[in-house]
Amino acid sequence: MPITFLTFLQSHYPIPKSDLQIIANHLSTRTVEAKTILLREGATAQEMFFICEGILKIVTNNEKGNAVTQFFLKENQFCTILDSFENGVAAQESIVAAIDCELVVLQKQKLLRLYQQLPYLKELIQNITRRALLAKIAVRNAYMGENAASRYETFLARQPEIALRVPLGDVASYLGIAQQSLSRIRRNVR
Amino acid sequence: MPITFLTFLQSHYPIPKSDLQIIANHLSTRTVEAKTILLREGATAQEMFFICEGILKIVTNNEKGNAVTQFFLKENQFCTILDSFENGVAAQESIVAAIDCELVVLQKQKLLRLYQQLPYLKELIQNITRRALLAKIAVRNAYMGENAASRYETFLARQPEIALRVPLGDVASYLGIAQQSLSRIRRNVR
DNA sequence: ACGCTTTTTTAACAATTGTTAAATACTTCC
DNA sequence: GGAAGTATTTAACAATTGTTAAAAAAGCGT
Repeated sequence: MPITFLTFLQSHYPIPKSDLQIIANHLSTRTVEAKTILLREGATAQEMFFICEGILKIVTNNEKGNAVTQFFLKENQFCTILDSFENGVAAQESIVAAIDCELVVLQKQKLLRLYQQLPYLKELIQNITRRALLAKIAVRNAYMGENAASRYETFLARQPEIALRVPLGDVASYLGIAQQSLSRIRRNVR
Repeated sequence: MPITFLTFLQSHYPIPKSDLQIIANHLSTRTVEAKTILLREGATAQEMFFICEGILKIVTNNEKGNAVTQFFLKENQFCTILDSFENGVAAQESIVAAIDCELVVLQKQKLLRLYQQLPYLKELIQNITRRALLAKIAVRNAYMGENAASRYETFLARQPEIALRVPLGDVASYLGIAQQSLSRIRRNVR
């Protein structure tokens, strides 16, 4: 499983062969099934995940107490609560497996040691993470200007790998639509 | 006007007095009135703004061609299109003055030179920028789970300095509501 | 294959929001 | 102070979405 991770890194940056083993030594792996809570809101993130297989979701409770799915993360993406992981504060969001997942786990302490040994990794991972974040925001913002039906169409067109693999309830939560309404919208699309 | 900026920086980090003049030498200022376009979608961001007075908005056109206000930035906040500014690519969003503004302008070339002279500034500014971004995302995400009326209430409660100062149409665009609907919602609140 | 659980679909009705069009209020500039 | 432009409000009606409740379908373990 770590091989997926190393291959991914190599596709972004030419990593010396001799470094690969060092990196591998700082990784662990974890297989979880759908609905597993990987980080609970209020706790402090001590790990960063890399998704080899599956989909994770980031969930919050808003002012009204409704659970809102903020983002989905899929294969070859990193996932953590950045603010909590970097600044050691309590996370305001939870990380939950939307479907069964195979993950590479980067523990904070190990990752920091790894960054010291291979400083280029720090910039590399942080860059990847930040870019992914910016991309997600852009998408999210675009939804605001659309009605429920368009939001679903857009989501389906842009991220079918996610839209078609997670439970409908999760999609509804992500798009800010009641599950029943989304079901109806879907019927009228065909 | 640059004094506002320097004071702001000092409140985040103890800046040696001798450095203040160096920083000041790399700044310029600009006063613009409402609706001025500071960066047009498609262009490349060459400047970062610091808002001394006023409110800027970041605007996009989504798939359906509707203009959507993504974020507002107010006094003591930085504003640029990060992806474009840092990676030299075309911006997908425009920066527009929502009301009259007084700005400190950080030109990319000058800023890079400044970073070389005072390396701590780079981390400082990037940290501030990134945190602000994370905070904005959290708010934005929370809206997804609420209906139009709650979104307005939440926005009003959390950011009255913005909600009460920009035109209603901008608020409506930001919250993803038709202006007429927002007007009606507002009437029913009182 | 059966029962149990979870997910998805339906339906009727209520509530919210969008749309169109027009009136009113507010600014700004001469 | 009045004209011209901009911003906000109203209203009636249409369309969309939420809500409640129940049925159907799909997945899971034994």
